[in-house]
Amino acid sequence: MSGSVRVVPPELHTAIASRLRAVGQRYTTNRRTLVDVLLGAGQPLGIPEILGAGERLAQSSVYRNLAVLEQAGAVHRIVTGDFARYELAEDLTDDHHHHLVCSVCGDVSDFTAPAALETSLTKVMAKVADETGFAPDRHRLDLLGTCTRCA
Amino acid sequence: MSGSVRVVPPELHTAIASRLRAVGQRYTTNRRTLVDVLLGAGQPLGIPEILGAGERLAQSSVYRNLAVLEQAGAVHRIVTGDFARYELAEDLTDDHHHHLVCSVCGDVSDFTAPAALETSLTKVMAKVADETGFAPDRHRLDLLGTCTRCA
DNA sequence: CTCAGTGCAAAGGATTTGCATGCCG
DNA sequence: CGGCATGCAAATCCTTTGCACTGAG
Repeated sequence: MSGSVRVVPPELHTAIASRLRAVGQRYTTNRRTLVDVLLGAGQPLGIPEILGAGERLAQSSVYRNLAVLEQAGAVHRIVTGDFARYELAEDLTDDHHHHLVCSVCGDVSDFTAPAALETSLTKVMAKVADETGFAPDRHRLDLLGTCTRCA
Repeated sequence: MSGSVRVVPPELHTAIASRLRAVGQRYTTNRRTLVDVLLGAGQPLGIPEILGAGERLAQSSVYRNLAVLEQAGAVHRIVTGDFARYELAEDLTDDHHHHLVCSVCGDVSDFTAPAALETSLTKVMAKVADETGFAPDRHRLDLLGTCTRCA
């Protein structure tokens, strides 16, 4: 839906392979397939959608491989409603963004926030770290509401 | 932990009763008990914690009533890790805040963001609504990282 | 040959639901 | 009285795990 620019796949695969190696994991065919499916979607996908992508993947392997990919920092797991959704880690796609979560159908789509807001957020993270001792890695900003279809 | 000021319980209960009525639900004893437990916690609670609050509540009723309360907009459901946590809707407690989510232990605590940031967020919501057609109700900002205990 | 990855089926755990009972309106 | 809320137990649903098999190094 967003048609945004993304990193060229070759580079992407290399980057992922390297992250996997860093946690002692291989970049297998199934894992590459998963990455391709997620890349092609341009939107966070749930397991049913991934399985339905016509790629002959075993459900258990999908779960297992997504866990491995997440641990390697290659994908992010988004839990919002009844089940989890997955998307490529944004630092891999050079596409930092946030989520529009529909409270009605549970659908999740992406949107990009103004740079100024991101800057403020970064400052807030530093401030919080300083004041509370909590060590923030990243932030997550979601807008909850009603999507066009469910309006 | 935050010791922040909250709305006086009497008012709170009235407000909740009214929201429940708006969706055709009653404010029963169990529901009131749930609200009290959440109010007393000052932090999002999971079902085990709610059940352990020494209030003799049936697990199924807790789930059912939290669902009702959420539908009435009296509590918010926070899904982050393996299970959900609940807290009073912030517009009831006049205590708009955000979450510090520990990636290690899953614990969730609250923090308040600078007013300037909230203002920016509100503007962004308006902008998104205008540009995408998505109708945002509220925003959710979480900082993910490592809490003091897990550091 | 060895060890990690895969698939299938069964297990697990949080959450939901069916049904009989109790209580409020 | 009548209908909704409650509790208990059984059922569901997403997710994880056990185990035997396959494939890459």
